[in-house]
Parts: sequence; structure tokens; C-alpha cells
Amino acid sequence: MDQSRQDPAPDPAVKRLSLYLRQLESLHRRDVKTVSSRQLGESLRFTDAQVRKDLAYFGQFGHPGIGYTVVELIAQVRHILGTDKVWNVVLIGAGNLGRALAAYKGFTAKGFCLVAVFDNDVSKVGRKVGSFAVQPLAELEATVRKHAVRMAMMAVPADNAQDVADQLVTAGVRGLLNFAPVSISVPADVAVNAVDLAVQLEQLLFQVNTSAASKKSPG
Amino acid sequence: MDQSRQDPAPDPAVKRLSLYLRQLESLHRRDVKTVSSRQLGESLRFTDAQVRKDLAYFGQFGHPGIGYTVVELIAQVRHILGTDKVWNVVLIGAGNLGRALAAYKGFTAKGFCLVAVFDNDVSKVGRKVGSFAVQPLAELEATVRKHAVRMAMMAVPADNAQDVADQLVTAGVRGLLNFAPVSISVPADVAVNAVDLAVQLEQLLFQVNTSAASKKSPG
DNA sequence: GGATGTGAATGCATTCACAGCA
DNA sequence: TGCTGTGAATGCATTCACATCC
Repeated sequence: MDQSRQDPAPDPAVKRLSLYLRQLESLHRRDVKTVSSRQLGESLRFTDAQVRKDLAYFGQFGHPGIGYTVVELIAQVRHILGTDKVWNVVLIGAGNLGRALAAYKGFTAKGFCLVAVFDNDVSKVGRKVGSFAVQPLAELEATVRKHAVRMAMMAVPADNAQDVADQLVTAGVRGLLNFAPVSISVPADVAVNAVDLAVQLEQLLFQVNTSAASKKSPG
Repeated sequence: MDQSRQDPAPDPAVKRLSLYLRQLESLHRRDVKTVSSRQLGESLRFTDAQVRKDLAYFGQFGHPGIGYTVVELIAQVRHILGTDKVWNVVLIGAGNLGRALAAYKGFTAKGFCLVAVFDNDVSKVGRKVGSFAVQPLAELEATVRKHAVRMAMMAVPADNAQDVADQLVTAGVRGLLNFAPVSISVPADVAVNAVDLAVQLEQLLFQVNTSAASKKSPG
């Protein structure tokens, strides 16, 4: 299906790929035509060797003596990540965070398309979130099938998270972006990516207090 | 200042510490008294050795033959992370995401205290976000000083992020939790932790498409 | 000269395996 | 027996350094 597979492609490299893409898109908006591995890495605080090796896992995209041409590399990275196509997603949870996610422009800019919003709270069902009427979870499976949804964002209370995850898996969703502050269990063929806002702040606090600062998590 | 420092404490271990704490608090709510390294790690998909080594970086908290006593370990981990004290934070950005963050209960549950909300958009200044009237950034420095604020959450547009970061640093803030989809530059003694929602979804997509699934980022 | 791609070397994190204690 | 704490061994990611090409 894809071109030049070699090694299994290390997981940390994939995480950085998204950040490279973000930089590249920024360069493109500023009409920059080519970029070197050093330039691409510097604002992210990655070494040039790191950038080259990461990209080389997926193919040979550079031009010796020149660097990488921005539009070309953008296309390649999008293809690798899969964002050269549009993917439908659903959102579970119409609380404060859920509504913010529904309104977030960044998702559509990356090619994701929200197709429905769900919540089991009867006081929320039927209310509008953006252009969507909140649906009960009973309608999840039908919507997932109809729109070929493979990913869901979960912005639900901790107590409901496992239950909601189970329903999503049953409905056929293959990837969960979990904002609830609990770890959830899913079958091995389902992917989970967790974003715990309080944990992020907690980790920042540790960095601040040890004042080692200016280390990991660039962005 | 703190008890048993040995090695510089590996960064990945610190990231997991927050997750251990989350599990421990959950166990405590269920009245569980003691927990083994195996039990503590299993729902997070960490090995028992990993858990023991991580905790051992900070001291000797366990009881051979028994495990760790939950309340004891909670206190220790909170002390290590610094969440045994209350920390004041400010929020910049009163858009959709900002308002969701302001309302998020998870922060106060961890001991963080939001003390002010800022935005430079004149249409937002003065409006209420929760119990806070949105202030202009001109008032940032005074508020930071008054409440001894060391950390800020940035939920601002990408174009303003660097400018806002600069102002926060000038005002004396030492840690930034950045939700804007750009990398920002700060002095070496300031910590940045970035949360890019679109990047999270992008990385989930890759996992789903390679269907290797069920790997990293537990939670 | 300037830049990529990549084997080799380094460094770091995880896992193993076991001594020691309850 | 059950479990921790920890040196030693393993495995993996990053960095180095250089052959190669524009």
C-alpha cells in the first residue's frame, strides 16, 4: 500500500512527524520554498540529525545540497500520517470541553470532519452544539456505520469513560482520543490516545519547581 | 530541601508519576489500603519493574512483602510533584477552549487555583467567564505579582501565541501550558508544556491506520 | 560549499533477575 | 510466600561522522 517501508518505524519518530508538518505548513504560509533539516528542527529544539533520521524512516524526501522542498515534504508527510484524506470523527460529551472541541477550527484545518455529537445526559440531548443536535448514545452505532467513522473524541466524566469506550468499540470505532482523567481498557486492535489536562499542568508544575525547565515537550 | 535525591531523576519517570497518582487516588476512593507495583502498573500497561524503579528514584516508599500503602504513597507523590500545596494559575484566552478550561473541575481537584482570565480581544474584555471578569493583558503583571502566579495556561490563537508568551515571561511567569498550535520560544529558565489537540488526533489517526494499535500513551 | 542519508557509536530507559526483608 | 529495591543486562533512540551528491 505504501512505498518504502524499511524498519518498523520507531514510535517517537511518528510523534515528531506531526510537529514537522506543523512547522512546514507555517513555512509554506510564509512562502518559504525549501528548508534544511537544521532549520526544520531548530525551533522545535531537535538536532538536524534527528530530523533527517526521522524522515528517512519513511523514504528519501530530501535533495542533497538543497534540503527539502516544502510543498513536496508536506505532501509526503500528510500521506504518511493519512491526513491527505478526510476522516470522519464523532464526539462524545457535550459539556464545556466537548463544546469547545466541537468548535475547534484546528481539526477541520487538518482534514478531520466532525459528523455527530453524542451525550447520554437527557438535559443535553437535542440541544444544539454548533450545527449539531446532540444525540443519545443509542444512535451511535448507526451513525458510525453511516459515516464510516473510525475515530472518536471522548470528553465525558471519568465515571462514564470506560462505559462509553466500550460502546464506541462495539460500534466499530478503532481509535479513541480520551480526555477523561482515567485510563481505559480497550481490545488490542483499538488505539487510545489520552489527553489529561490536569496531568499536563501537574507535570508543568514539577518542571517549574525543579526549574530545570526548558527541556522536553516542545511545541 | 527534599529528602532522598540520588540520580537526576529521568524525565519519562516523572511523566508516569502523575499517572500513578491518578491511579492511587482512584484506589483510595475505593478504600483500597495497599497496592503492589504490579497492580499499580497493570491498567496503565506498565511492568511492575518499571513502577518500582520509577518510585525508587525518589525514595523508598514500599514495604517488602506488602506493597505500597495507598495513602502514604499518595502523600509522597504529591510532595514530589508539588501538588501538596496550592498553586495559583492564570488563563490567557477567553475563547471556546479558554472558557472550557476555566470551568474544568479537574484543575481545582489537583490543587490548582485559577485567579484571573485575560484576553486582548476588546469584545471579550469585561465579559464574565465563570466568576471572573476578563481582563486586558495590560493588567497581567500586577495580577501575577499580587497572587504570586508561577504558571499560565495559554488558549490563544496561533498568531498571538509568541507575543503572549513573551508578555507572560516578562510578567514573571515561570511555566506555560500552551494550547496554541505553534511552538513558542522562551528563555531557558522557563518551562513550556505543549498540548496540540489537532496533533493528538493526527497521531491517533496514524495508529489507527497502521492498526498496530494498543501501544503507547496509556491513560 | 552545503546538504542529505546512513552505518557505527554512544547514551539512556526498560527489563531482568535476585538479594533481602516481612 | 510475596513483594520491594537495585545492580546488571538488554534494547532502543539519539547523536556522530562521513560517503555521497547537487
